[in-house]
Amino acid sequence: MSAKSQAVIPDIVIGRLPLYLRALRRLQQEEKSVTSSHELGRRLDISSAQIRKDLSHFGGFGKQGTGYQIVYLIDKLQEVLQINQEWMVAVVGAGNLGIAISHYRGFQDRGFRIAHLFDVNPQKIGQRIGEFVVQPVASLREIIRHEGIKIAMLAVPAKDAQTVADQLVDAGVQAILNYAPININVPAEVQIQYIDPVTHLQHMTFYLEE
Amino acid sequence: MSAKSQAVIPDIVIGRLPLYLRALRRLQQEEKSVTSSHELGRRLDISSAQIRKDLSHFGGFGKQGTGYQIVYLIDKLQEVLQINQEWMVAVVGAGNLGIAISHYRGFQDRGFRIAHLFDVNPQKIGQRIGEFVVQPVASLREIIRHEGIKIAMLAVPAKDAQTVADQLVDAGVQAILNYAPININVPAEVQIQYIDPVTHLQHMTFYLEE
DNA sequence: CTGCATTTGTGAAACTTTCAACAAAGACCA
DNA sequence: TGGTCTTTGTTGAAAGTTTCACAAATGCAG
Repeated sequence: MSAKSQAVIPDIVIGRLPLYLRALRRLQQEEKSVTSSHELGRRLDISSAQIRKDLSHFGGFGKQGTGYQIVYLIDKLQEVLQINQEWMVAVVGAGNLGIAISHYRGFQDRGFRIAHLFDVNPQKIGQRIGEFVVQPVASLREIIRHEGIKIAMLAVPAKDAQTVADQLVDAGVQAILNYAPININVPAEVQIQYIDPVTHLQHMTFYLEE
Repeated sequence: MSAKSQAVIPDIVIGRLPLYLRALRRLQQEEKSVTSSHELGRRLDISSAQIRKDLSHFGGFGKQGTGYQIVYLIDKLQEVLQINQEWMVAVVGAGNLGIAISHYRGFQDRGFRIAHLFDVNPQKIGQRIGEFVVQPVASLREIIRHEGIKIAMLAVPAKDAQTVADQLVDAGVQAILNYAPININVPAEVQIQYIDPVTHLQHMTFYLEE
């Protein structure tokens, strides 16, 4: 128990928790109040044993013979992932992608709120995009520092990504979600994740016929 | 050799090939003509041993003492991933995200070309978005069938994702990249991959302090 | 209350993936 | 040419991950 709560959890397990959470929210929308590792597994295409083992890293959330209380499990997973608070997020890049991100309503109830939208282009600065006014990248450092923003989404052209990432890190950002199709170097203590639709498409074409 | 070319390649290896390709293209832009597993590894934060092992699944692409010819390796990887042809892709959903995807120039030279943009909303049908005219989902089946399109990107609300996915599969689509934050069930022979920025953010918040 | 059907949490086994180490090949310099 | 340096492809060991299988707990019907 006390030993377990200190143990290092494999990163691959952490990566699955958001998927569990997503499926649990869905079950909740369907008015269900209890679920099982089997039901979750069927929906996510993950074995029930894996789900039980993953959850067991954080303590016994379920009840034998019954399963898991959905509300309770959601609450616990949000606690584990530290999203029982709302994180402020900065978006850099007000191109088509940055604009789409800024309009997306899906961050709201999952732990994140977009606080600022930055761009370098003087033509874009000052423009109103949804509920945001595009701010100059030049003021990024001061704003992020001042507001203690820890998370940023990077939606700038590949050629600018490393430079902007450096500025974000310098401003105190500790987690970057990079949409630019290029690998970025950041200090080991800074989290980085990538979204590049083309890599997913290329992964799938390997298996296509013809 | 002949045995090797028939061996099953681990999926996790296939998933890394697009990353190698992306880094190689970058090196090429930098006017380099030769690279090594060490250089690639440094850039991608992957061990050189892993890169050599991954590549060795497909034959000996490198030369001892020298490394890998970038042009040659790019060509070979494109062949392995079957992106030495251009795949037609259908986009479903002409909301902010679908529009951003339709405008994105980054598919072009990496093996994909967006061929159609569909939506259910009668208000959107007929609208011009970049080089596309939004077409009704009702005609999706016939168009995709007729043109032999095998790949689709799904950018519709979560509540509609499963229904649209079913229609895509029925139309003959064999690979779906789903942007809706929900798990989709498809037949085993259909490839599916997910993009949900929130799961990435939630993964990272686990490691944040405070 | 008893017996049957569920379902969790877990230790051990099976399987997969990564890593370390090295022989062999090639480049290059003096 | 000989010696030194670099780098691949490969082997086997180590590390990590998933699956299996089952005791123990719970619910429920009769």
